[in-house]
Amino acid sequence: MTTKYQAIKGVKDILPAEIEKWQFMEKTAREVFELYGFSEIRIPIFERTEVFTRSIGETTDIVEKEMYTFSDRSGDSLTLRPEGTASVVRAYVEHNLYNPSSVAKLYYMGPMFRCERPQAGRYRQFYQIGAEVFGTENPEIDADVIGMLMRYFERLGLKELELQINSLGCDECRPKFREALIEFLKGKRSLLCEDCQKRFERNPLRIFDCKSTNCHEATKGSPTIENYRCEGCKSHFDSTLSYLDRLNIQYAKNPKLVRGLDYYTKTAFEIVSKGLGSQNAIAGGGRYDKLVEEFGGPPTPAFGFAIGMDRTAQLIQPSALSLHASAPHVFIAALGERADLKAFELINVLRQNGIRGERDYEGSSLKSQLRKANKFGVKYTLIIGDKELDKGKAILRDMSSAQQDEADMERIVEIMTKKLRER
RNA sequence: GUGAGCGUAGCUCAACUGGUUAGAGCACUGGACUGUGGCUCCAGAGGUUGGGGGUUCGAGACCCCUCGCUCACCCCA
Repeated sequence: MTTKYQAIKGVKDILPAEIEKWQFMEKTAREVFELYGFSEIRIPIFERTEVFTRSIGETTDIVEKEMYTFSDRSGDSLTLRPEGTASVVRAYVEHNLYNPSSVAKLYYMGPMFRCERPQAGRYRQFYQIGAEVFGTENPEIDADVIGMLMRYFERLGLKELELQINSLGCDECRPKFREALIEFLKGKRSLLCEDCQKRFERNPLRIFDCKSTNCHEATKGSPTIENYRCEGCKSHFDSTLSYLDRLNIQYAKNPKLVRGLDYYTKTAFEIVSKGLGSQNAIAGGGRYDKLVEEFGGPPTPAFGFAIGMDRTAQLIQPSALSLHASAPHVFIAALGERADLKAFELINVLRQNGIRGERDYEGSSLKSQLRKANKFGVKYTLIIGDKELDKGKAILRDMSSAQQDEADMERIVEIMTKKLRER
């Protein structure tokens, strides 16, 4: 047991039994996103460490303690991507993808890496599908992209999702709010829990969503972001909400919603699901109007989100999957060496004609081979032994009716093609 | 990083307060049926009870250490 290799903690294999869900998520994402004019971009699994520290923020949990960082042979510090937006922005700027006359819409999917303690719905290698729009501040885009996301989840058959939305303000109004909050909490600092003591320094906004009742009490009567938003942010948020209304998208305003990445401005949102344990956000995102500029590009407002595939997969009902028959069409049972050789050739001829064949490779008894055929769930089995070979025939057995006929070996492909078309 | 729970056959789980040779279902292999599946019946194979140490006449069970898994905190997708 102890010498058997195991996948690393927090990392798992996605086995054939569940792969259909994953292909379904990927296929549906491509369909829906492309309907909205998005193109796929494939970004590297790792980047220079600064790409992430700059964008995500030096004092965030991700950067401080969750990144897989290592030096390559030349001594450069590299990091396995903990999220996708930073790389997309880097690529956008690097390849001058900005086009002043239109927006750029990109999506990506793949694994991300964060070295956290694993938990239900949280892995060290986890999978995200993300989308980003560059080049407009228009709140129509905020609503439109959230609409696309909701449509995607609808296509997956997910129910009982809640969209929570907030506006974090911009670099004009957020610092003012932050100041006011620090001022308000200063005197109450000793009332805060240990975690919130730290948050006070780093990210006082987070104290809002602490579960400790003391901290909850301490924030009573405190200033809220709602009163501090500047005119621009206020109207942007109001417009976003009104566009959501026009799309008939339900939402819950959550002024306490704070995201863990520093780059967000204005709109921030999460989609949460019941029945997922405590890691209940299946998607999250928002606007980041300053990031492109910080990466050396022209001032370019942007909006994006990421979907947690592992969590989403848990919510997909088996009934939502189009059960494509994975069973082979025909099983070839061979008896003896001559027949085995014939079967070896025949199965390949069948495959060349689009017929999926399976066999037994152990030289088992006919009984055992038929048992196997049954397990594969094939409609037909071809039985070949010396007797049949001598006659140039094969026995064609219908597995559901148990009826058998002899079939000319030369006409097998033709006969099977016809039979399978009949079903 | 902190806390709690759990590790018994390939899988799901039994084994009363510590007491014979650790069981069952599913799955697997073979037979009943010398070249004919599903259903049934019979048989077989499969275990260092995660690992190490200790207590005891006796440990799967109790104690310690260790490894692993899970859940929660934190944080996020």
